[in-house]
Amino acid sequence: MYIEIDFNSDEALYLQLRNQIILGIALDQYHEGDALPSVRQLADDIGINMHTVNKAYSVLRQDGYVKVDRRRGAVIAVDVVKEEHMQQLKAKLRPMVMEAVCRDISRENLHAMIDEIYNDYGWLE
Amino acid sequence: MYIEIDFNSDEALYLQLRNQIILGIALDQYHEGDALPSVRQLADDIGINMHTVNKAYSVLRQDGYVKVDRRRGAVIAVDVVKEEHMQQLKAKLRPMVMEAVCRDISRENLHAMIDEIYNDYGWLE
Amino acid sequence: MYIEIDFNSDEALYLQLRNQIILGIALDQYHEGDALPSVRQLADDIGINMHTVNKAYSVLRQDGYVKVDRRRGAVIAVDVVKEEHMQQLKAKLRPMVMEAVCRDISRENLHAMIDEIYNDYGWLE
Amino acid sequence: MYIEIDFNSDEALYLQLRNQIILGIALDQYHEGDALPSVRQLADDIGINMHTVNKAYSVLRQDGYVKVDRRRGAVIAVDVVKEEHMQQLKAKLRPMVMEAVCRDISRENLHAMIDEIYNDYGWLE
DNA sequence: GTGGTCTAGACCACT
DNA sequence: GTGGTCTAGACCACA
Repeated sequence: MYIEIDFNSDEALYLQLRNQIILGIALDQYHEGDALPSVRQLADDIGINMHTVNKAYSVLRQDGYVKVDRRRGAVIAVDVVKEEHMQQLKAKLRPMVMEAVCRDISRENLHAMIDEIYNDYGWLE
Repeated sequence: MYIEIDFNSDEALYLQLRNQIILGIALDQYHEGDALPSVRQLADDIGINMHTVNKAYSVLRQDGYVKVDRRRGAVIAVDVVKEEHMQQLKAKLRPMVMEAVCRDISRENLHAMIDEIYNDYGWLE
Repeated sequence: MYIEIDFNSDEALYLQLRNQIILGIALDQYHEGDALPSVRQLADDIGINMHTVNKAYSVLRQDGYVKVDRRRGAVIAVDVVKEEHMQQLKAKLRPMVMEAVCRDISRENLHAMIDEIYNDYGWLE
Repeated sequence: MYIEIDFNSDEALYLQLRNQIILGIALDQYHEGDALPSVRQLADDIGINMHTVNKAYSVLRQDGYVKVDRRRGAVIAVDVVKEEHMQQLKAKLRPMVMEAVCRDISRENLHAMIDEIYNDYGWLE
């Protein structure tokens, strides 16, 4: 379990944690059905408060990345309701496209940036 | 001046305002050198606090979209320091790509979504 | 013995178990004097902790649905102290009526919903 | 604003608060668009912690009874998506019907109990 | 041992 | 002044 938190970042800790776990799922380090560590254990491991971890888990649950199994705690369970999530993603993408347009960053540049990110993780072949 | 603010959104008002103004620049509704409305007037128009408008203008200045002129107030002045901004944009894009990968939304889908956004504003061809 | 437990529900497992057993009594699957399975066996069958089954049985005893027999374990024995239970039921019903009123769900609708539930089990005529 | 909390109840404080506010809406004491008190003020008024009030407000938001206006805080705004809520209500009602059946409380009795509750608030003519 | 609930106090972003 | 976030510590219900 390699979670890296930047305490100097202006991004909320629970959001960093959320994103790190999503990264872990994307990288196939956590698999469907795996149980996440208990809030106390993970909090100790990364040196933050239990409640902050709890909040991250809650958000992940609301966003459809984990389910709570009352026996095993938080368990990876990714919803795949494509259409709904694609609209959300598009909504998040929109302001970035606007920034790009303002800066004269072309559509091709944006495509290339996405490909670069894929490449960073070796996902382009 | 068509600014739409969603008071029920979980996005901060000043960020919504910032993004709306960036949208306006991208849509060529505001041009280089145009003066934005005064803080007080815009606040009254939208029905939000002066401080909130002020904060939005400050952020726009820090992000290099406007300059503050003693006499004319905030004036559109977009920096074009491409490389630096591209890195920022890529950093913002990364967590979205992760979410997409988790949801089995393909790279091609992401490209298509960006194209769709361009298309929404008639920028393709 | 068909007990269905939803491990992802936000309802406590022991309460789900309690309700399932009460459902069984209502459906006449368990009759006055029948012995429930042993704590250990039921726990294994459902895949939950022994303590959880124990708790469910305790609550059923307190609520007057089973008695505990030294030799036979938990035995169905339904109290019929109508008036007291009716007050409890009414107390539980009250917040639901409030929710219904807020949602503009009429009194007739509530009656109909209860009838529907009776109908689901073929109890109407 | 008359909120009554029972500190000896085994019901969670935030749920009691939630239900009291729903009661207030049902009783037409709070109207669509009214702003609820700030979490700090209400917490002081009823002598509980700010975070507990916050949790109650969060649940009310998730359940579609209030919306958060970033200017005015929590505002009464009742969703009226009848069908969905009717299913939820029916699901909550089901175990109560089962208890009634076990106790030999008739369908007519249940109807009468609901009418009694309506009557308690003078809603039956 | 685990999560859920509650309390308390603090800082900061936002309005 | 308000809510959002984070920390900390405690108790209890649950498993």
